[in-house]
Amino acid sequence: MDNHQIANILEETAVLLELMGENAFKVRAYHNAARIVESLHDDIAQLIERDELVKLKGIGRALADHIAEIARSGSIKEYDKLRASVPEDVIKMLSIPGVGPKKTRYLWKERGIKSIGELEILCRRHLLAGDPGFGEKTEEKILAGIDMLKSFAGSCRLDEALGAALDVHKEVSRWPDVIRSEIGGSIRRCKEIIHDIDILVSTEKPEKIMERFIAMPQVERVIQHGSKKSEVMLKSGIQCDLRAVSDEEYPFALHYFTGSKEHNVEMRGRAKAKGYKLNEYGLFKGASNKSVSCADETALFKKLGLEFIPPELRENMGEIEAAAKGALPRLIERKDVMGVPHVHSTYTDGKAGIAEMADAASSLGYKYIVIADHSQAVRIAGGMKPADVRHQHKEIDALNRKLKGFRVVKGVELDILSDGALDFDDELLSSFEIVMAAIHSGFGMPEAEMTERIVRGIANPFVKVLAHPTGRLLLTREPYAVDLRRVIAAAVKYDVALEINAHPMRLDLDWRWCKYAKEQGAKMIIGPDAHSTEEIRHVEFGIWVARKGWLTKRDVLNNLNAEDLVRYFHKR
DNA sequence: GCCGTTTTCGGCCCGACTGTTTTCAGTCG
Repeated sequence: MDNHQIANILEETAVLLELMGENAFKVRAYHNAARIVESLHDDIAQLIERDELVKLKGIGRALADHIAEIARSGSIKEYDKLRASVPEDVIKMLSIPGVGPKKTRYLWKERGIKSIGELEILCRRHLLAGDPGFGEKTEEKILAGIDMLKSFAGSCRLDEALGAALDVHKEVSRWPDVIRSEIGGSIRRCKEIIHDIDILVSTEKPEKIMERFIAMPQVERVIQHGSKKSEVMLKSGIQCDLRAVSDEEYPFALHYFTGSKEHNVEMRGRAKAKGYKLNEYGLFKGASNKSVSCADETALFKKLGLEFIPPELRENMGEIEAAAKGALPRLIERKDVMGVPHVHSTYTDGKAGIAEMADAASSLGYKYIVIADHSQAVRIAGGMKPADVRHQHKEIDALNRKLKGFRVVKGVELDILSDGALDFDDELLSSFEIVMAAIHSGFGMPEAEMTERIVRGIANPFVKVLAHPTGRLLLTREPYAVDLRRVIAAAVKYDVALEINAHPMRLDLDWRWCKYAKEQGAKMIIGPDAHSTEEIRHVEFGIWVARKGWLTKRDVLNNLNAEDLVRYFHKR
């Protein structure tokens, strides 16, 4: 059992307990434990061995024993019992928006409904209205929720959500009654997957703002409409929430609506311990509830004895403790990024020529690109044969003689074949300045075999970067099974950098692994995987991932100029 | 089930909106 599987059992136990009407705080303890185990990078077997699980905040004696039992036997009694008593499809009813544990339990126990299908039929025939807590509106709401489940998974990629959010926010920010406004929520925290768009405004006329919001042409359907908060479904299929507060309340509201939920819970707990009450409207001192004014988020953090915590870090993954000690890292910024690795051209599946890509990168202020077209094994992308490589290198040499203050570096996205051998021989590899190795086939391999394949591939001294280390495509393809701890250890041993592939479809290496990789001594490098001039901008998604992964300028090799980068890679 | 410069018992973040109520429970974030 790996951490992910253990976390799944804890999470499911939490859901089942909730459904059975268990104490809400016990339920939370299980949810919490699942989250802790999921984000744990240490070998859980060792923690169990040394009985060190109880040292983790949120894991006590009982949960530590449960986790040990799951790791040993694959399950716990409590879970098996719950699992046996609740039909599989009943659990699925919880995924309908507006249907929570209480309603699900009632429908199942009192009405004998065991699936979403049965529930839908009952609502269509209006057989539910009249039951306690259920009326006509509830039936409509459930049907709308079921429709939504059928049509739309309820989540989208960061780049898609960001596009829609900017589109709405651009207009909202221009309305005359809006004083300050910002996109908050998981977009501001740069999560790779977004469930809804949160926009916050400060204003003296919240009702007017709400009216205007629900009447926007982007709106498909109004979900909620109140005086301070409204929720709509956009035509793009993404939910968008708008909250309005006064300008004095704005910093507190911005912090609150940026989240994460877990970060907020921790912050409120901290406020309480210091004799304050914290909510989205302010910070209130003592029994008198005297409000403490803060001009911005920085002031709010300061009042609670914390340095400013960048939004990307607000996941309750140790950022509050670090901020209390003044030990937050100085995160990498756009200005620290000198150049752009992992750029494709028309030599393989890119849409633009090398000169055009160089020009586009230069106009964004970057000092170099690393051309990294596919090697021959990737037939579908028109991978380069050795002759193509020699031709490309001549073109790059000629281009570099012409360019002033900008350089094109000779690189390749080299396939690691299924047995771990490389797609080009060493002689050809020696003609590149930077070799980025990657997996593009045989994704279904067992974990041990895949790990061995990658480790063998990056052990070749010509390989300098491991590109998109897990091969995931967000919301489309799961990462291949691989022991990342071993891969990271090998990358450190062989001095190979891990790519943070900044294509918003990938964002791979995942931010959750960046901090661990850094602690192990690994270096990261941001590559946009650009197949067109527009996609060079993907670098910025990579910077966000790096920031979210606690990385500083020093951890990310893009801070070097072209000469130093090539020199860095060839010193070993 | 967890946790402790208020505590080993009694708390556990807090508010908006909706729908079904006649003062509030459920859901959501």
